Parts: sequence; structure tokens; C-alpha cells
Amino acid sequence: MGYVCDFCGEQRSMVYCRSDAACLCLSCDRNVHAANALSKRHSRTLLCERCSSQPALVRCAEEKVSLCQNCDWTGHGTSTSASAHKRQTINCYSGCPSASELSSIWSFVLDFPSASESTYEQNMGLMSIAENVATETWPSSKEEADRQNLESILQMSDSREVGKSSTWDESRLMSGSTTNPHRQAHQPAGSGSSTLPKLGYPGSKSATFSGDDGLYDDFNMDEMDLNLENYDELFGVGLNNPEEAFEGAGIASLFGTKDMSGAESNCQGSAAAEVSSVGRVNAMQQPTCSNAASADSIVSTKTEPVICVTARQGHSTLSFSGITGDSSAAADYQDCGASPMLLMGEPPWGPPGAEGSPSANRTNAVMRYKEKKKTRQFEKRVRYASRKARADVRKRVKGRFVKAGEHYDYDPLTETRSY
DNA sequence: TGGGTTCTGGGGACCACAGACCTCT
DNA sequence: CAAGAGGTCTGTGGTCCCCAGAACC
Repeated sequence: MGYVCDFCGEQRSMVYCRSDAACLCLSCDRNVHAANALSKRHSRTLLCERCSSQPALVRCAEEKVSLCQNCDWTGHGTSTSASAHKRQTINCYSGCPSASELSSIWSFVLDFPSASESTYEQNMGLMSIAENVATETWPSSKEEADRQNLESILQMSDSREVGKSSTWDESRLMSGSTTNPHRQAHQPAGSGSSTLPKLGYPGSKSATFSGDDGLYDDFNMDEMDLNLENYDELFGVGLNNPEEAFEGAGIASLFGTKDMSGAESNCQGSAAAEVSSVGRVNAMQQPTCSNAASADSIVSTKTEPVICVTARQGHSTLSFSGITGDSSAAADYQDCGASPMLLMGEPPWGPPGAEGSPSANRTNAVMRYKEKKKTRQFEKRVRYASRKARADVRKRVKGRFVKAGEHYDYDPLTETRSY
């Protein structure tokens, strides 16, 4: 992270946008991708902290760095000791996630405590861009959310029994996870896109995991409130001094930054530090799904965001798959910059073992991806209905608008061409 | 197996103009 | 500082055209 933002040229770049091929600071990322529906679709991910030029795909828990594929191979592929490092998949996101959403997305990156809300409210300005809160895909009521959570829990329990061996490959593909096949055991059962659980709505505190194996013993959804409540507090775009936006307990640590202008050491007061000790534990171990991103933050299309959360031994991986309406791991991870090898094949670390038939699952995944790609359609949103109405009735010549009164060959009102 | 031709699909450009937006008085 | 005038910019849909890739010989 030694490069400056491609957009503002001032702040340190932390996010990589493949669509724009740009390294952006968090503030600019938010601003740029909130501009319109199309830009909201851009998939972004963390920037590799080693080369600072490629999107990070994994995070090394030991080294506390986010790495791109090349740097990961370089760092972990050669050394036997380094290859044993725990690594977690870093997933991409789209839309304009709130602070809580981003902290959920990358909570597994967190080795820092979230600062208290009040601290951030005091220290950070507010974003000028209004938060978009989608309502159509998230449960509209607490009851429904609880019901969905319950369903997810039930599915998780089921899949844990039946899915350990047979569904690992697919789930790994769908979730983008490359860390460990056992995590599959905590994914909801289902088929195709529906295998992915719809996470609870933001703010849900009721979700619990049936951690009968102890994996979720430390999960405490009530602790989720330790996370930042909104993006504004996290990124503080409104600040005059960009550095202020990252002042506070955990921002630097959130992105594994060690050299961020004293972000870690510059905690504002004891309140943040106090929360730190609590958050440090929970941030690493909670699945973060109940604090999941809002639908609009995940994807701005008509499609339904599907978020997959997997967790194992305190690590969580959160995968967003909403770009195509239902989950397509291949597509999603192509969007994220992952190579097809990484997407479809076995990860360079930790082969899944003798679970199922990797080649068959891979073929199925490719088929699903191709099928989905065929049916994919990007919604065009009309911003000005009045202009659309006018364009609909405007006369054209070979598709081009013609001046009023001129001879035309296409009158949309008559549905016939007049040559 | 490599080169040439044909076919196919995707994406951008083009057009006029109402209305939003901005600048100036 | 508010209001009005004037200029500029944006976005809208159907069609054409260009180009890349696939298919075929």
C-alpha cells in the first residue's frame, strides 16, 4: 500500500477496482462507485499490500498482509514454513457498502478492534453520499429475518451432516473459499445458486450458530455492534484532512496496514482502546453474517444478492455473489480478479483431499457459469422517465432522431415504417 | 495443422431535444 | 442575497457499423 489513490492522488490507495483498473482510497472508492448504477456494479477488493498493484486474493493470518496471487505464490509457494500459514480468501464487493458492511466483508482481516461508534462519530465526518438501503431483498420484518436465520441455521446443520465430503468442491467454488474444505460443513445445503444462504438483514442480532462442534462457541452476534455502524464513520469522506478519516483505533488494522500514519497508535482516547480488547476477539471469530451488507450495497441491479458465509476455527470468509442474480462463483471471481485456475481448480495450498470428484465438480461449475452467462442480462435503469417517454414517441430515421417536421422512416406511434 | 474466408454477436456512435444544471447579470 | 436570463450539458431509444472471435473450408 505504498501508492496513492489514482483518483484523488492524495490518500493511500487501499482498494482495487478491476473495472476501472484503478487503485482507490476508500473515500474515492465510495464516491466514484456511488455515481451511478453501472459503477456500483464494479467489483472491488483490497489491494495487495506487497506489490500494491494487484487485487488481493488472500490474506495471510500469520503475516497479517493481504496478497495477490503472485505475491502469495512468491511468499508462500516456495517456503515450506510460509506455506503453512493460514490464509483466507479476500472477497470482492460491489455497490457502496456501509461501514458495518465493509467491516463484515473483511472482518476476517480484522485483527483490530472496532472503535466505538461514538468515537468515530466524533472523529470522522459524514459522507456526502446517502446510504442506499435496499428493501426488496432483505427481510422487511424482524420476524422474517428471524425465520430466514432459522432456515439458514437448519440448513447449516443439515449440510454439516451430509455435505462434508460430497459438496465441498462446489461450495468452495461458490463461496470462493480456498482455505479449507471443512468450512463447507457450515454452509447451508441446497443446490446451485440456492446453496447460498441469504444472510440476515443488517443489524440483526438474533442469529446464532448451532455450534455443536464448538466452532461457533465464540460467535456472539450481540458483539456485532462493536463494528462501525456506517460507512461515514469509517471513511469520513467529509473531512478536510484525509488522514483524519483513518484516525482511530482500527482502520489501519482493518486493512492490515502497518504504516498508516499512526492509525494504530493514534487511537483517539481510551474508549477506542477499550473496545479494542473486546473487538479483537470477536472481530476474528464472529461470522459477521448478521451484519451483512445491504442489498443495494452488494449489488445495484435487480438481481438478488447472495452472500455466502463460511467459517472455521474462528476464521470467516464472506463471499458476495450478486452480480448475476444468482451465484456464479466463476463469474464472481473473475470479477474479483481471480484466475480461472484459482477459481475452478484446487488452491495452491491445502488440497481438499479425497472429497468428491474435483474434475466433475469443476465441469459442472463451468457449465453453470456458462449457462448463467448466457442468461445474464444487465438491467438498464431509466433515470428520467420524461426523457424516455419523449424518446419513445420521437420519430427516427434509421434509428436516429430526426428534427421535428422532417421526413422520417419510423414512427413509434404508428408501429409502422413510413418510407 | 495452418491459413483464408464467412458468419455471428457485442458494443459504440449517431441523431434531436426537453430538462437539468451552471454561470452571469 | 435572491431572482431571472441565457448558455451548456445530460440522457433517452432504434439502427447502423465496426471489430473480435467462432466456425468452416
